[in-house]
Amino acid sequence: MGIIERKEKQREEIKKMILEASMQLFVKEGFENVSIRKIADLIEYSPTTLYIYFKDKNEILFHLCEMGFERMIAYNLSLIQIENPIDRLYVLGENYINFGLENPEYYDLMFIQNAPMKTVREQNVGHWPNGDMALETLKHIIQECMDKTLIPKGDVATISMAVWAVAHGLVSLAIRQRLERLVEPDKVVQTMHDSIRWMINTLKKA
Amino acid sequence: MGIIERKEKQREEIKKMILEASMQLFVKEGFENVSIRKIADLIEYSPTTLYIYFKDKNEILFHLCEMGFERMIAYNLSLIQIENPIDRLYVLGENYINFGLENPEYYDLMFIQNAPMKTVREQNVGHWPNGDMALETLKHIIQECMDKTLIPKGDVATISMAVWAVAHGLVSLAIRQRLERLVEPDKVVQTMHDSIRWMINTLKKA
DNA sequence: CAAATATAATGAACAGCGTTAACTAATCTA
DNA sequence: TAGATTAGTTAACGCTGTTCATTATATTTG
Repeated sequence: MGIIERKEKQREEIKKMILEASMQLFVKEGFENVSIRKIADLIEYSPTTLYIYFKDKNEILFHLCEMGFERMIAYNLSLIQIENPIDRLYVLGENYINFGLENPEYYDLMFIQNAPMKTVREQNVGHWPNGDMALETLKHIIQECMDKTLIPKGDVATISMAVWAVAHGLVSLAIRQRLERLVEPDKVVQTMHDSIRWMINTLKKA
Repeated sequence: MGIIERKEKQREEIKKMILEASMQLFVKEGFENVSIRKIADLIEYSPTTLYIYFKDKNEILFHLCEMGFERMIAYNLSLIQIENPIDRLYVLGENYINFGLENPEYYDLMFIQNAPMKTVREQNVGHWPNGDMALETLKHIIQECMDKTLIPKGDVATISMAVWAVAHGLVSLAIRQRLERLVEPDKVVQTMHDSIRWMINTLKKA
């Protein structure tokens, strides 16, 4: 019976409408201005309707978060062309910082806010496809660097964690305006790039 | 005239009452449960009264943030006894992670939330005594390490930023439950410590 | 085809939030 | 003692996420 199929399709379409309206609000007015009521207003439904299609606000934010990861993946499309894994690591770091600075709202949702992880945890076995994939990419590059003895051997998880931590530390401190206390405001971005490069340089020489 | 002096003292005492009630709520029920109304309830005043003593909620959070820094300073009292600056750096890193994991709510306020920085920016020339002091400590240690050629020479701000970024990255990813995607949950804390040690080791060898 | 059922959508409400304006009560000054 | 200053309160505004009971609209069954 094609009727229930069509119904399912309609459901998916309304879900899409809701998410697109959320994203529109999100990019235009920022994370704090995404409210159930404003989304409902935009698509001209009542606020209660959203709860027919999503469990709660966290679930909507989770999907916005996934969109953020897709956006981030777009930043890294050129990576595959780079043969030398350590060069790939440099570019990955640069891209990470650029993505964070250019999309602070998305970055916030993806790596700082609690809300999306609440949904991840509630889901079956905590499925977080895009998030996990990004981490695998990093681990893979580190592993390749070690295999080709471009960096000293060591525990991949430990080193990956440290590298991710530098990048995330820089971006999250920057978008929360903490780095301006360390260097003059107009030098923050430059110093961030210097930092991540210095980090990988150091790693290479060690 | 001692009368206006006594008034000032009373004002200060009520301010203290408000902050202590806030802190009590903060440590017992967490950041999200600190509301103007709950604080007012606790000290048996009306919510509007708080606005006589503080400009807004951000200003209260700023003071809680300062209390957090004092707590953090207590973690580092033993540092002055350590002669070798690189050993001091190791311990500073360990302390930073321990502080963050043991006081996630304070850490959040100090380094993640926007609210306290809003007050800092509104204040005259953005005074943030405790925050700035902590950063000076770090820069000073790095400088000392370079002076004694324990680590390669370089730009102090750049290196300080990188070191802070690793530490902050680890703690903030941990308290936002992102590290569980990289290593098994029960290994997160151990790997964090490994990471920061590995980072300083690498820096030493470079 | 009509009655019963399932689904979609809504209005009203709950309980909370930060904040402000207008007002009362208490205290200090002239 | 009258007037001015200060402390504190009540009531309200405009938000927030979320739920319950109700209506309207399809779809399925007798």
